[in-house]
Parts: sequence; C-alpha cells; structure tokens
Amino acid sequence: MLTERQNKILKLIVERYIKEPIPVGSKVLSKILKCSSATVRNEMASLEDMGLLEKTHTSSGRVPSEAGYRYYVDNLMELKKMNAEDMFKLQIVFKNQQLALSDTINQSLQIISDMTNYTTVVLGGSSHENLLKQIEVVPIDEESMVVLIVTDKGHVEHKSIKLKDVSTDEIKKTVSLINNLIAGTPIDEVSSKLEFEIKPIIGNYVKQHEQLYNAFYHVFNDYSSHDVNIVGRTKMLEQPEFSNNVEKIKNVFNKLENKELLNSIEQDDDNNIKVYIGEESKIDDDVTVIKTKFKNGNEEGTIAIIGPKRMEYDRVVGMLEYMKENIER
Amino acid sequence: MLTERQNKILKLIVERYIKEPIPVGSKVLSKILKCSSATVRNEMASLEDMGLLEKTHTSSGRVPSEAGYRYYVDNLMELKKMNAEDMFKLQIVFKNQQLALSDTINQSLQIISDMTNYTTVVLGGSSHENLLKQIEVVPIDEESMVVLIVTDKGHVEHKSIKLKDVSTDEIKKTVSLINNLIAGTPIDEVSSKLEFEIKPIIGNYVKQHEQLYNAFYHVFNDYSSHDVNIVGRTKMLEQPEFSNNVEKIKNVFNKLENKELLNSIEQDDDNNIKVYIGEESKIDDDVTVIKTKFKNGNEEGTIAIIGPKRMEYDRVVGMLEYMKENIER
DNA sequence: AATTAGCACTTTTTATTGACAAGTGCTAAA
DNA sequence: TTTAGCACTTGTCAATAAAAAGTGCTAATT
Repeated sequence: MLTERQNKILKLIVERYIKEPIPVGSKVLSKILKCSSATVRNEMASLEDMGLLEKTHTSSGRVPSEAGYRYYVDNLMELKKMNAEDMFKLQIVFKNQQLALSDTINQSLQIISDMTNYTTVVLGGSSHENLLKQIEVVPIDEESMVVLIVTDKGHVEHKSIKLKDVSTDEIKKTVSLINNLIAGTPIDEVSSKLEFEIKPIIGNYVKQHEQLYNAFYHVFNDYSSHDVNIVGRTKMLEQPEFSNNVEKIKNVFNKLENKELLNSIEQDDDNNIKVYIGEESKIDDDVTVIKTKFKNGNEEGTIAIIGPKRMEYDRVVGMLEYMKENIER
Repeated sequence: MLTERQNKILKLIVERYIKEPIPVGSKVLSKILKCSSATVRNEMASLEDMGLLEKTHTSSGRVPSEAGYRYYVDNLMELKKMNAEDMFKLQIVFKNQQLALSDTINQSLQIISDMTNYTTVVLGGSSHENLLKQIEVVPIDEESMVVLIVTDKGHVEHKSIKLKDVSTDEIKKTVSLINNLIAGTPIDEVSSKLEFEIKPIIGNYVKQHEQLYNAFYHVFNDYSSHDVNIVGRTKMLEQPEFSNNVEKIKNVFNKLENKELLNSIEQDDDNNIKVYIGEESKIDDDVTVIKTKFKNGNEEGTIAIIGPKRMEYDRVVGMLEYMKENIER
C-alpha cells in the first residue's frame, strides 16, 4: 500500500508526463510538495522498487511504468468533466433528431478524434449477435446481380454474384424462400440453415440449383464478421512517441487495418468503461485503448479511443462516459 | 534532342536511382560506358542544363529531376514483362469465374500491392455516370429503416433513416413510385427529380410527405460521389523517401483519406495508361500515380498505383497493362 | 573537335572532444 | 524522518577534424 505522499508523487509524475513527454526529476516535485528533493528521490526510489516508475537511463528523471499507469487509472485519476465548448459541439450532433444512431455516433467520434488527436473506433455487434432481417436481389444484367443482406440492427452488406442460366423467377422464389424461412437467424448460422432448409427445397424446382445455392452460400460465408469504422487513422502521427518511429507507426497501422486484431477490443463482456494500457492493448506497447459497450434499443456495439500510452486518461474516460450516456438515451 | 550517349546516361541514372536512392556519380557510369569519368561529367552537366538531372548539393552525384523521369517514361523506358511467378499468382484470380468483377479487381490489386509495395486504388465511375437502378427500403423497427440504393453498375449505398408517423404502406408506395419514375436517372440528378416529380405526387396521399421527401432527398444528396477502394495504404511507409519524413507521410495519408483529391486521378478521359510524376500527381512532390481506365461490359472505372516518384515505372506500367487486358476480357 | 588526366574545391558524413545540464544515489548531519 | 551535500552518470550540444565522394575546370592528348 502506498503512503499518501507516494500517491501524490505518482499522480504528479503521471500527469506531468502525460502533458509533456519529459522524464520528471525530483527538483520540480520538491517545490510542489514543499519538501527537499532528496526526500522526493527517496520516495521515487521506493516507487521504482514497486515497479510503478521507471528511468530512461541511470541518471534520468522518472517515467511511469505500465503498472504505474494502471495504478494511476485504478486509484488516483479524478475524472474530468468535459469543458463547455467541447460539450456544446457534441450536443449539436446528439440533439439532431434526424440522424440515425450510427451517423450520430460516427459524427460525434469524428469530433472527439479532432478534439483529442486520438483515433476512434466504432464496432458493430459481432455476427453471431446480428440476425438476418431480409435479403434482396437486384439484377444488374443477364448474368450478374447484387445481393443485399440487411440485419435486424440495420447493418447492410452487399455482394455481386454471377449466375448463368438461372431465371429471374427462380431467383425471386429462392429469395422469398430465404426471407420466409431463415430471416431471424443469426448471420453466423445462415450458411448451415441454407444447406439444410433451402437446398433441399430449391433442388426440386430450380434447374441450376447447385449454382444458386453456392452463390448464396458464399455471400453469407464471406459476410465480414464486423462492422468496423475507424475515424482519424492518421491522428497517431501527431503523437510524439510515434512521429519519430516509423516502425511503430507501421505496426500500429497494420494492426488497425487487420480487423482481426480489432476484435481483441471486444473480447470481454464488461459493460463499463475499460482501459487497456500498453501491452494489454494488444496493439503496441505504447498504445492504450479505452473502450465501452453501448446499447440503444436493438442497436449495440462498442466505441473505443486509441491513443498513446501517455493518453489523457481522465479526459478520455470522461468523454467516453458522456458519449455512452448520450448514445443510450 | 539528346545524343545517343546522353540517352544512355540518363537511362542508367534513372534506373540506378530507382533501384537505390543514392545520387549517381560519374565514376560508376564511366566504367559501364567505357569512357572516362570526365566525359561522363561533361554529359551530366549538359543533361543538368537541360533540366533532366539535379544535384542534391554542389558536389553530389546526380539525381533525376521531375522532367528527367518524364523523359525517361516517354522516351527511354522499355516495358518490362511480368515475371512468371507474379503472373501465375494473378492468373489464379483472373481464372476464377465465380468472382464478380469487382472482387477480381480488388484481389488482384491486393496481390500487386504486396508484390510491389505500392498503394493501389480502384475507383468506380463517378456519380454522374451511375444510373439509379433500384431502391429498396427495409424497416428495422417502428421508427427507423434502411434505404438501399443500387446503381446500374452494381454499386450499392445504404443509409439508415428515421421517420415518425409514416405508415409502411406510404413508404412502400413512395418506393415503388421512385422505382417506376426515376430509375434510370443519373444519381446526380435524382435529388432534383425527386423534388419535381415525386414530391408533388406524394403530397396528395402521404400525410407526413414533407418528412418522407426530406429523408429520401438527403439519402441521395449524401450519396458519396465515388466508390473508392484503397489497398495497401501503409505500403507507403516501406518507401525510404517517406519512412524518414513524418510530415510527408501525414500529407500523403491525408490526401488519400480525402476522397476529393482522389478524383484528381480521374480528371482526364484518356483511355491509355497515364503516368503522373511528382507534382503532376497532385498528392505530393515525391509521389507518382500511374493509372488506367478500364471497361468491362457496363462496369467501368479506374485503377491506379500510387508510389514514390522513384517508382519502378517499367514494371508498374507492365503490370497495369496486364491488369487492364485481363479485366477487359 | 572530342576525350581524358589531373587537381583544386565543396559538401556530407563520421568520429572525437569537451563543456554543461540534469538528475541520481548515498552518506552523514540535523 | 528529513535534508544538505557531493561524487558520479548520462545525455545534449557545439566545435573540430579527418575522410569520402564527387564536381568543375584547365590543360594535355588523341
């Protein structure tokens, strides 16, 4: 357990370092704490022993370690209310009744990304939570057509397919068959339902049933399991820990492109705001991800803010809280 | 007009510099050309006077200028056939009859991006070339619904909208009205047609006609004028001219995000392969864009490869030619 | 008239040095 | 328990020097 003073010192170091990425020395702190620098040095040494602080070299000031940030977030941080101006900007978006929820979220995250210089992400629910609402087929020319898949949460996916020697009528019948028999099924399970419930039926009256079945089967199989929207990809370049390190940038960008890894954001089922610091983020040692789930009517998903480990935790958590409240209302 | 030898020297310098971004000195060339370095120096000075070469500092070797690359591309470059292995990889994609054209293109451009470490782009036709094929509305819950717009070229756009106190029946009628009266209109012009042809009609039998009209009006007004797919965004980071210059990276990434600027790729109507070097690319002085239009049946668009000015022109042009051929077949 | 050898001159790159600033750890005194 | 004091480390910055790469020009050569 840390003493009062140690808490104070750790908090000061974390907040100073977040403001400006310069290791914090004992001298500045001694002034603030009204004790000698030697005392501060002793305390800092203890905090380092506990693994909460680090040095960049033998005679440098201290920098928070990953555990230090963790401790700060869990025990020391005081949530920061959003300032009036920022709040006002967001309220304009939230008050706009015309917008669909997804647009509201996207626009507000765009604003947050611009205010903070962090990258933001919206994830729709995963495919096993999405139910097939309806499919539509729009013929484009003799051979090709577009298949549209709409889920109960309003997510849309489409795919062009080619079919030879299949009549419009046969397609229409199959489509309404699917809409009647399979709508309401989780997207995940549609492929198998197609096989066992649709394939046998269309086998009877569609000449090229094999081809037709295959086309639909693939459409659902390729259904990307996630609806991902990343806002402010390049904001990462504004952060000093990345702007001088192309390898890091490459790594982070590749992880963002690679949707699989974004799923790691959605791992746990906690409904509160969660903070993944450094290594925990699974993206990069210097990256922190702060996320929360949201639910509004039948729409649900996750919003996340991705920034450097040296992130303004108090501010971002405050913002996410505000976002979540407004979305759910 | 350049002499035989000057052509040779310019070609050598460009190709050497493309292989490795090190200014080329007279010594290396003298060995290849079997003449003294002094002779080469004289020729290089002439080429510099003509604006085809540049120095990075008073006593450095030479580097191609923008005009130098231009001259190389227009006069000196010998197209390079793709190697068998690369060709084979692409053939697998092109031979796959199952795939819709857009998927074929995306997959093959992914391969090309990986082979070359350049960014690739597919642009669909612009909105004034796209005709409205059909719209569909799928209700999600009492208030919200998804509007789907399909164009004659199979491009799909969707948008969630909210409507209060509008019956399903009213919506259905309006939708079929639009499909009957406006299908076939260029997307660009749909908004105005809605106003003059649909609004007056629904005004008669839809209670909340103002609201309904507004919703559809916005859907078409927000229609993003372009279908853009960027593959291998981060490949730019592999190029030495960018990997040490965060400002450049930022600039290029922002230009890519900003769809307007991609339109500049589509500016001219030339059907051949076009090369935009450096400043001409409108993206960055150190960027080259090589693009071509393609047309297959009623689908058409543009594919482009974006790389450093120091791009392997002979290889990329060869690849684009091959792509174009295969797409159009 | 074209080519080449030779050399002075520039600029970049790299390493070395020294001085200074920032900060620590430890010891001994308060 | 706190603090003053001091030796010690490390990083940063500027100055200097030497080496490497390459040029332009002049004068000699082919």
